[in-house]
Amino acid sequence: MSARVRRIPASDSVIRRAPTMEDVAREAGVSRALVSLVMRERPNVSEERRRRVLDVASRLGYRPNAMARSLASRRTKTVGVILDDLRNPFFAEIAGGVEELAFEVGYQLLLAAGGRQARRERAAMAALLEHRVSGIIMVSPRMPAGVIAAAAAEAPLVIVGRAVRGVDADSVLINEAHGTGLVLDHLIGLGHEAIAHVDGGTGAGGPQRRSAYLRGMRGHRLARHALVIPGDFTEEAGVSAAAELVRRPQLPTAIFAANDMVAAGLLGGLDRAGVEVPRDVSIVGYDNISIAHLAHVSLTTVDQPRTEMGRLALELLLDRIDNRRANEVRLIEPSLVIRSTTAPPRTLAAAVA
Amino acid sequence: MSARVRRIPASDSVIRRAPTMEDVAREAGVSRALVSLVMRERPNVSEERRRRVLDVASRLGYRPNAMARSLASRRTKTVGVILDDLRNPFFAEIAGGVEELAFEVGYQLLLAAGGRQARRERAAMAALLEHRVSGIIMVSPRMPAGVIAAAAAEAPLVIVGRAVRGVDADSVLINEAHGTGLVLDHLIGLGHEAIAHVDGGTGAGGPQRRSAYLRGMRGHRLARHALVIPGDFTEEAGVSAAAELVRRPQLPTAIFAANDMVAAGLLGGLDRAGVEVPRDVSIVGYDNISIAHLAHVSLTTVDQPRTEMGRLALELLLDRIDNRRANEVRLIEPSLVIRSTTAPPRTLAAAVA
DNA sequence: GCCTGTAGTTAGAGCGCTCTAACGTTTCGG
DNA sequence: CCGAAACGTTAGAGCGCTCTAACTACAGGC
Repeated sequence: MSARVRRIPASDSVIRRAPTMEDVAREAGVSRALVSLVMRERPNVSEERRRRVLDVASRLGYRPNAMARSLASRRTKTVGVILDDLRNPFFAEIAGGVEELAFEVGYQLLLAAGGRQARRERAAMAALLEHRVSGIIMVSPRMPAGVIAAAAAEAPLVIVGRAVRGVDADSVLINEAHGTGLVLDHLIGLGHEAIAHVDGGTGAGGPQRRSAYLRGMRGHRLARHALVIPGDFTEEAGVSAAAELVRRPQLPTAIFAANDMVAAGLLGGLDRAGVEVPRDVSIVGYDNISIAHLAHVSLTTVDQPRTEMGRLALELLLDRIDNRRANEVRLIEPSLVIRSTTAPPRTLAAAVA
Repeated sequence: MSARVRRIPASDSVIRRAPTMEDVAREAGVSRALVSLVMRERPNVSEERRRRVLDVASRLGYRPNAMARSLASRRTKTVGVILDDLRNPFFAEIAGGVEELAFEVGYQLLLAAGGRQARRERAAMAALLEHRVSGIIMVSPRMPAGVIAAAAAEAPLVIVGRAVRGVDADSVLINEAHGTGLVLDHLIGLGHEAIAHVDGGTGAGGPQRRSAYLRGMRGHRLARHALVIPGDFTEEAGVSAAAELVRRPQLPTAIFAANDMVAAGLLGGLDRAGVEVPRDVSIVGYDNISIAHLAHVSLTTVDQPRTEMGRLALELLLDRIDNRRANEVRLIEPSLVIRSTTAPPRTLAAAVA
């Protein structure tokens, strides 16, 4: 582009570079300031000149330069989003929610993925700060709290999915305890007592769900039935958990999986072992990912409103950008979606019959 | 931020605003130009001064301002990506591929979703152009070719998933005919003749797959068995197609679904109708989305390397940005992933037994 | 008639950086 | 020992815009 500008300065009839505000002003016979006022849709510009400027602008194919605008006005209508991995639908959907609202309010989205590494996350963060984004949304950040706090000092920040103490930022958190409570209430309401849990290891939400499960079992006086099979949020974990459960003398009557992938693995593994769901054992997942609602799967699971979480995060960020509000924590209440993988335990079903 | 600057100009000991290159230069006792050279890692700067500048910069917490840099250098290391919807994993994964490579080469990603509306897409495009992105990647754009051509005149452009004639841009296309061919060859190789197709309507790839199917059936002298059930790339379409097929006097022995969602719907619908897969009928999907490999589903399907497509698109774009290459079309060859929803037709299986 | 207001417009000083051209120093071949 | 070349550094002119303050013109109040 820039290399193409090779002409005698005086020859001004055909300009090869992109037209600037100056060009529009000259052509319309007004000042640059007036053009600026028109482009920013400010009041107190006579209708006649507005028309004239707009006409010339579109005739020349003028496009305001966002860089120059940001530099002069000291604000970019741009927010940065840092997330783990776009290929994970959970994050992609949150980003989708952010994008949706950003478009509505005329903000641009600068996106960076952390690729599951704190190092990459920090690089992404640095890049966003260099771009002087108006604010940053971090989804399930992995970097140390200290780094996050430092970032919060440089730009308005909203953190999604992780509680970070002592940081000047708003956050959007999921009430994992509540979600887990819904699962247990549902299963216990159906008559289940032997409810096992395949956990999610150290991944986001994993520990919270496990401890909420243990607490819940105790609360319902079912501590003796509590059983945690270690997992890691993958389908494979579900498959091997199924194998392990089948090997035991007694199958639980219900299994609470740390997420839907694990639940899918369980479904597959149990199916191959000849265990029928939900007749022999009920299964509940977590996340309500797209596969959960498939007729073929029809998984009872806990739904988290991901798009809304994204929107909410941006809402908080926008407030923070212009109101500079106090740190706020918004707790998202998940809900239970009951489908076909849960039913009363067999014994009870038999008793009724 | 800017509102906070309210102090006597002379008081310079503690600066409240973000430090600039000027501040670093003053503090390090060198010129602004020298600081610029150091920040851009140019050669021909004495080691001693480089150290000094770097020290001062990190002490002051200096961060180059990307806006100012872009404005002065007339280039933003930023590429724009326009896609339909982040919540669609297909697009999200392509975006993931773009992001991955962008990070590696030090580019930033400005993301905008078109939300399935040409109008929104145009707005997104305008915003990207105002940001003077170095180039734009459009994934399955819906806007008219004329608008795309106009955009191509303003910035380097790469189009993914749609063939647009007469536009100065590179493109990444999927060889739908080849993918469909793989499906038919596989099924026919197993001994199938009555192969039906549930199509994808007008969505991206839909018409191509359908016509490739029809052509392929003719080519294999199976035109009399060709049967297209209208669909639209959704699970519901699969469910109702299953209902329709079951209603017919004779079930086909195999079904080629326009995508995996349709295949999932078919699976569910046939299951409920008591039709067993693959014993009674074989099913092949298209896309290899995450659910396809689940043990519970284990769908034979056509895989498209989405991450690679994203990377390739950015590769082409980067070439175009600095080499200004001729329009190039890269045809992506999909591959067949054979899992458990396909088997020889029943008649044949019986004959063998 | 003078002063105050208000609407419409503009000059001009930045915003924080890059980049060209030129400058002062040192090195080195002849 | 001199001039050229190489190296390291800097002044200063932009990049394309916003924004403050000021200026003009005209209306209305006293």
